[in-house]
Amino acid sequence: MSNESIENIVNERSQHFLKVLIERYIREGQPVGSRTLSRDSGLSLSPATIRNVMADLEDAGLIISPHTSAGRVPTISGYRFFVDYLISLIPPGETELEQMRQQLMGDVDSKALVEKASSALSELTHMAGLVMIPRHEYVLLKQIEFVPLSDTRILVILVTSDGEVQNRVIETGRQFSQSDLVQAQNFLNANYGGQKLETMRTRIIEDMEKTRRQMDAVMEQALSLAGQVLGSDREEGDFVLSGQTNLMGFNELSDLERLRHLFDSFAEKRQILHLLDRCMEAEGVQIFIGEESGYEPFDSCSFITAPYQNDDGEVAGVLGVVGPTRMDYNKVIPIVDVTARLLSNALKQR
Amino acid sequence: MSNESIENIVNERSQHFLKVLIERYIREGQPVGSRTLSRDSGLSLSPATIRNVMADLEDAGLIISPHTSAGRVPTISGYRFFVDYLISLIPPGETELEQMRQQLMGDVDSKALVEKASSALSELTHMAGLVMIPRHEYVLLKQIEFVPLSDTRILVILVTSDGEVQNRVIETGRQFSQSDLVQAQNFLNANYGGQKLETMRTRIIEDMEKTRRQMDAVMEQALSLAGQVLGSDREEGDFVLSGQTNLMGFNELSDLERLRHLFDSFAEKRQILHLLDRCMEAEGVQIFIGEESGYEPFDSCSFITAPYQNDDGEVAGVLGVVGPTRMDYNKVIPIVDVTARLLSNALKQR
DNA sequence: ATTAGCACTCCCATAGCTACAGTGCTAACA
DNA sequence: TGTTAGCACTGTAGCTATGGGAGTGCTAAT
Repeated sequence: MSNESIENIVNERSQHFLKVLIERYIREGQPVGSRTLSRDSGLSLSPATIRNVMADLEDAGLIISPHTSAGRVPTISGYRFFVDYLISLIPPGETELEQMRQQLMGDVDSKALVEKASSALSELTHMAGLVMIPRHEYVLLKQIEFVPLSDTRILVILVTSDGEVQNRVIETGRQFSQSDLVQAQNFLNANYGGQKLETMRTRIIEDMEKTRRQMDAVMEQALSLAGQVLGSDREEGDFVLSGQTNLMGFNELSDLERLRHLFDSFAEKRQILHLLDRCMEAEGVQIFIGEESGYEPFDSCSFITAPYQNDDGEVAGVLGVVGPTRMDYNKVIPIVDVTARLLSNALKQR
Repeated sequence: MSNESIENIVNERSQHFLKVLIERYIREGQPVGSRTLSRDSGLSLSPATIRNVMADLEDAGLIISPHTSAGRVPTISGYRFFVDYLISLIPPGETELEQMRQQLMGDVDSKALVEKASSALSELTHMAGLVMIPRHEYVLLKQIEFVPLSDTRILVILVTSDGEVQNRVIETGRQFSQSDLVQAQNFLNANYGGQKLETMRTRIIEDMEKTRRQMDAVMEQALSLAGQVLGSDREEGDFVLSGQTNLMGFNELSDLERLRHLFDSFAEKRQILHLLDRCMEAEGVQIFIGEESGYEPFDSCSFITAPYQNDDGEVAGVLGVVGPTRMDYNKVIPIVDVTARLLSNALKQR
């Protein structure tokens, strides 16, 4: 049953009640009964009437009651409908904005920025903040250095345009003299400096093809080394997590078994990384509610994510927040949105 | 009351009972009563007799009973006495050793080794593993590189003898030409290559003094840059933590409030780092039981730590394990000891 | 010095009970 | 036809009483 059809089945008044119910439930954390809903709704209808409406909403799968004599709580679909059609976003207050700006200013390096952003997210939302380490594929090569470690092992240092340093050890299989390395280094700096690492990889393969005909020894060596470096560029990404202990405060997650499972998934990183990767393409805030994420440990969690850009305006990574499905979407969504913008700006102004 | 005096007060037979009681309690996690102790002790004494002994041990502050009709559990002093005088260490089995050796072999970089060691610790002990990132003060300079970022900002890359790369940005306050930098770089590499970063700092200060008389422009520039780099070398250390979720399984820590406090302390790192720093000087395994650590969040935890050495035999850092005070000291102490040795070896053989 | 016996204490699991909140249904009402 | 009052019903949370069990300390006997 798609959302459109639900929208048709559930009339406008019911939607209003759904909205009030969800907002109340998010605030109080208790199942909402017909009497409270009648009081909160603004309309003057008796609890009995509300009960009929609630029965309809339950039939539509938007709310459910934990047991006979409890009120109702939203289902995943309920939250989804709320977020898609009913939500009234609350932009962050000026004090919060100021706090965030201050944290994300200053000419600190990008690693520090990312950590600041993550802890800002967790502090403002009282949940766990999550920021992906910027992907370096979109970053320009500033300089490349070779440092011999042993006969056949070479330490390669890549300095990128954002002032970050990446280094990796390559196993060459043969010996290179000091001057070989210097020449190769110079050649690469001269020919590939200022290019994206991402495009370098493909260009180097092309150039190796050409070189095979021209047979310049220096070029060939340099290219073969560079090929190895970039070939080993299978970094699968990483992220920074802050305030995970905030999640222990929510009683919907307070089951130790569940919590442990959750924390293990954070530590293992794989699933989170998949999820964040999926959000790279989205152009704005993206929301996964409960099982929508597709990973069982996060069944009772929601993710709010947004991509952020690096200095040349390309998507560099994703940041976001994890919390229980009962989270204050009204406030959290704008916070994530704003943080992504601020982080993008901070990365630009360096 | 010092341990010696306790030792005198509590006679040998009592000590035997203390040992059996603690081992039983560590195994079962339940307060141990006189009847069980009588059965477990090996000696054929009636529960009534044991009760007298237990009363003595309680008077000596070594055990305590949670309430009148429960058995006894060890106090901090009890554990301490056990660890100091009564323990029979159980060396790790061959399979465990093999597993550990395999994990810590291979020419991976030191960061990876540290992570492997940490996760090995947590897996073998079923508690949280803790490995300090090697301190680079004791490490040799292999090469230094200057990369200009903007007019006055320079990226300095230090390649150290262990194949690690450290980089930091310095704000020079004045402009350096490309050739200035190359000259400075060459000068430093020629004069300080192969030295310890730690001793470099002091030597450079001396040399700056001398230079002031000789007034060689290149030397002066180079030294001033190097001075800045090493001056900013206030890295306060870091550590890798694995398997912290293992701690959620112990019911003495299963109180959510306490657990949260604990996890927050892990995330904040400061206290842990202080503690690990304190263990740097110790020559072997060091043990903190309960409040002995001096940090309130770890009141119901114990730490077992051991320093490890880097390639030139100097203490590079500390590793260890955190768990509830009721941990299997018999097994855990040797595991920590062995892991430290294996990590030292792995760092040596590169 | 060791032990049996005994009264005592505290914990814990169980069961029963009540109060409560909220439901669904029915019938009456505008 | 939509709304409402009334009512019987249901599941939960909290309270109390109760009995069994484990273990203690003390005393007196061996």
